[in-house]
Amino acid sequence: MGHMQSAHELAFALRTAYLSMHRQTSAFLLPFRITADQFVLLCVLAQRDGITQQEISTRAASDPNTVRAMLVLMQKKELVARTPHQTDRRALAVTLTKKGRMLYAEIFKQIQPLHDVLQAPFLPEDTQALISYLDRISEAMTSRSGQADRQNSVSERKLHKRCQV
Amino acid sequence: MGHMQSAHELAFALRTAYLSMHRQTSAFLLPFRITADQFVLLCVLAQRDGITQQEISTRAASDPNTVRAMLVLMQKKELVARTPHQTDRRALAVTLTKKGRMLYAEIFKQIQPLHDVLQAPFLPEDTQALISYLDRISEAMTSRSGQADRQNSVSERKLHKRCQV
DNA sequence: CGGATCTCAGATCAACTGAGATAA
DNA sequence: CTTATCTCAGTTCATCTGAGATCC
Repeated sequence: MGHMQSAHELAFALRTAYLSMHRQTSAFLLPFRITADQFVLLCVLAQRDGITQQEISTRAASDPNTVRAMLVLMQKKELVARTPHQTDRRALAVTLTKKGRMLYAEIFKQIQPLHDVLQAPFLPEDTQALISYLDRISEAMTSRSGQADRQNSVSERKLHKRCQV
Repeated sequence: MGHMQSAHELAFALRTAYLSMHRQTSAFLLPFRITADQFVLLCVLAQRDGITQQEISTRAASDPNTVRAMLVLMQKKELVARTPHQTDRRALAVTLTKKGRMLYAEIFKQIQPLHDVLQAPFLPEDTQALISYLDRISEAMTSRSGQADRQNSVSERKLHKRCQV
């Protein structure tokens, strides 16, 4: 009984932590006229430019249709451009515009204090342990039962450097 | 430089873990015709019935307006009822209907395998450590800078038993 | 052909903002 | 008068489904 309860607690703690981080990030990004989730895409593109929407979905741990909708919004704001892919004519290559790159650089510079707050409660080894725990959850909740298959596994994801809200 | 990067990694890992859990939960709850976030409210009410919308917001780590909108949906589905509060005539007392209680009980019974998957990667002490880490994040990201004040702190929340998606 | 990648239309929901009523 | 609780109208965004085009 203490056992089953702890799964409840874990799920709730994960939810609360994520939501609180997301709210802080949204509030921080407000003056930049960009949402936290859009900033994630900005990060993904800052790491590797000219990739397809498909690959963005994978790297951002998101759904392709969702990513497309977000990219449409970001294209209207002239943060990204979508040009026909060179070799695969079905696909689009998504690139950061100059404006997009500048916005990313500006946010990257200013977001440090927020990241400090996020990391303040932890020693470096705590942070690594926590990241490892969280990755195990992602692993357990994707490769497993349910619809799973269109999801990306953490082991794949680990090959890329990460970026973030 | 390894230092600033790890905040990025942490934020991304938290995001990915939460989203993967949320997707699995949503998929699991699909047959029950209820969303993961609505189930959170169901849990909150199952623990303590007849509370105000305000208190639900606090316990669910959510925004009062958001909670109200969700309760309206849940009321249409006859899962909750909102009746005038006895002592405070501004407030509404939210209670589970019989249907709501039965749905909660049914889900509670069947959700065990999902919770097992969530908890599988961890020894009991790992789970507790992880919960404690996550609570520290919630703490750091609420009591601090920004809009903060309408948010509930973890220390308050710890007084209540928790419930969850 | 089968499978991958995208587009589009449309639905649902969550998350807010801001204005205002009402009552403590 | 001030503050708290809720209602309502309206916005924006994320998420996803399903149908279909195009191309590998």
